[in-house]
Amino acid sequence: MKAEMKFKSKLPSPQPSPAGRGGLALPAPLSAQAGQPLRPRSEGGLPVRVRFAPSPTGFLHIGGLRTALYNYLFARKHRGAFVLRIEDTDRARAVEGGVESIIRTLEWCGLDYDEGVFAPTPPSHPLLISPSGRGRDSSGRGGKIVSPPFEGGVRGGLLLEEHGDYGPYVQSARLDTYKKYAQKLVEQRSAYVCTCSPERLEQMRQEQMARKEAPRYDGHCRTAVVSSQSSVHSRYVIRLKVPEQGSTKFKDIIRGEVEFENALIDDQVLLKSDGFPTYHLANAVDDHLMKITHVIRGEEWLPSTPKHVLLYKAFGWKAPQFAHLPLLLNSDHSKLSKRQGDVAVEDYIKKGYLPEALLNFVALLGWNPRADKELYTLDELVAEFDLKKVNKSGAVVNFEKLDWMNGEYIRARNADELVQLCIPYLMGAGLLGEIQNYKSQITRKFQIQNSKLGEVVDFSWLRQIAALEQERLVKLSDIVEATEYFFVDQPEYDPMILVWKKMDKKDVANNLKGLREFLTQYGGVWDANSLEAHIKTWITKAGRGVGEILWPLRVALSGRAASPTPFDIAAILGKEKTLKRIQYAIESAKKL
RNA sequence: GACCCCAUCGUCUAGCCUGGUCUAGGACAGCUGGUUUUCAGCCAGCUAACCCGGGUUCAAAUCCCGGUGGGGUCACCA
Repeated sequence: MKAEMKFKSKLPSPQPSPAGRGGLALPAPLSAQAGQPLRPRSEGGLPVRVRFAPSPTGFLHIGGLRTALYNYLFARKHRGAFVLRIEDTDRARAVEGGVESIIRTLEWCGLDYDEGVFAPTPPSHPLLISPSGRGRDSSGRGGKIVSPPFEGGVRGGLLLEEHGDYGPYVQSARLDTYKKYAQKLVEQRSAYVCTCSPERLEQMRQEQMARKEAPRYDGHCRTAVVSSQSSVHSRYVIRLKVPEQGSTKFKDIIRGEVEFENALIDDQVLLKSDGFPTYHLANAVDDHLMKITHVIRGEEWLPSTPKHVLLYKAFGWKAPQFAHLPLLLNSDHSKLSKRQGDVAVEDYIKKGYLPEALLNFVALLGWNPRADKELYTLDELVAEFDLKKVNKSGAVVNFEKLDWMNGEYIRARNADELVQLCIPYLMGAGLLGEIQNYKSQITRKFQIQNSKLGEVVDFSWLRQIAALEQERLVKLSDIVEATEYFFVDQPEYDPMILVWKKMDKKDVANNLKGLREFLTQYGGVWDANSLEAHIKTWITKAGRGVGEILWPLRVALSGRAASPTPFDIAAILGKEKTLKRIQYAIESAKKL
């Protein structure tokens, strides 16, 4: 295909060459197996273990994806373990399908993890099936089926499976553990039972605000002699007893030494009155129990880190190392939010961004291995990754750059891959008939109905139109709008666009008539190259201008002012349809 | 407001640790030209930044201090 030959690769080598699971016999990825460590490299003595611990309060968003990616890169770089833990301790904010979104998105991106929660069944939405070819094949591995006591919609209908020695990996299934540890803190007086009513706390906060003080717990129950035993019948919480003196210091890998005065740290609630832990307790307990060595998370956690450090200290545990990533920002420099456009990764999947583009894009937000290279494979990112080189300042997410990258990666795919990637979008738009499990059905023998005309089209025909648009696509979903005219009998258009520049509109019909006669007689090979050669020769012989023939021809075939060359379109359309569209254009031009 | 974090082209960034080679490099976007029937692509080029002030030094984007600006956090949310 011309498109492929023309493409001059700026792309990383080896190319991300994803073989679809059970699909085409596509070339296997050339890339090395980054995720297959021989021997764990330890950092500071212990084998590296990191985790991505999202809470299913919404779909996985771009910021979460970057956090997951950096954890992944760090784990693979150090041949450590990457754990997925679900932090569903907020019953009120749980979102139906949240867990599935997280798991599917990670799968789709090919960010495979070693321990945690997996989905044994394939995704319900066809576009979420991994095109990256490196997602973990989690089916049939015989993991433990989990059913957390807390079913508040987090799992949706999704069946979950766990792998790993430190489970359960869903926090709502670990309630007893948190309770036990909270109890322990109360017994050793590092925490206390607080029976203050929400009303009292609210009133207290109002008063503090009125006095322009920082709202915080006043320590009312701090010294009261109430044990959690004696208050089983009343509602109570357990609060961390933060020392009144001194300060809490910790070293952040990205920011260096950070210090907070203890007197300014609030007596954080650790265990809520519903028996669920807060983030702070659950997170510290789990990170310790799961032997997490490095906590890599967003900067919004920096102010609560001293509380976590205090918790580790109270338990007598060694705290993990912390790395707080710079925030991802909207164009107005506020924390990235849904307000200013799509931020859910699934939205980008549905628009037709490729996993390698999304990952590459998000990787370079806040970190850059060097000055002169933009495009990296996942393996290259692993090789280059260095937490110490992560920036300190927030990064505005510039989606125009994502578009550019996606175009680059679309052009890097071969024609078989591209058509396989595009077909779901054509189906989704109603141009092609829908089929079930199409991923496994799309082979070179694939045939399907064109829903507009009812005729059957085959793989090679689809591959031709996809390849034709390869250099023009920004997103896969653009394939629909770009190639629609191939699926209809006759595209509609304003006859005025048949007129090239300042040519006389009276000439359009005549020019097309002459060309139509020539093509009717034409007995050569009906492909783009031959057509181009013969039509251009004919133009010269006929003494016409190239533009005054080719422009109207192109519009006649595509119905558009902008499109690929008429030779390519004619080749795909075939002789009969080409002549028919020219005839239609002649009729339209006569009315000009 | 309090606390914490941050500060190089419009945006992502390199350089800063180990001061001179920085008349500050790359990429995206924008603009101009080329290729051309159009669009896209590709090629060539252009526009564009060290927040401010003080200090240290022969020399500061780079080190120090202060200011300003921006952001984050201050829940029985994560």
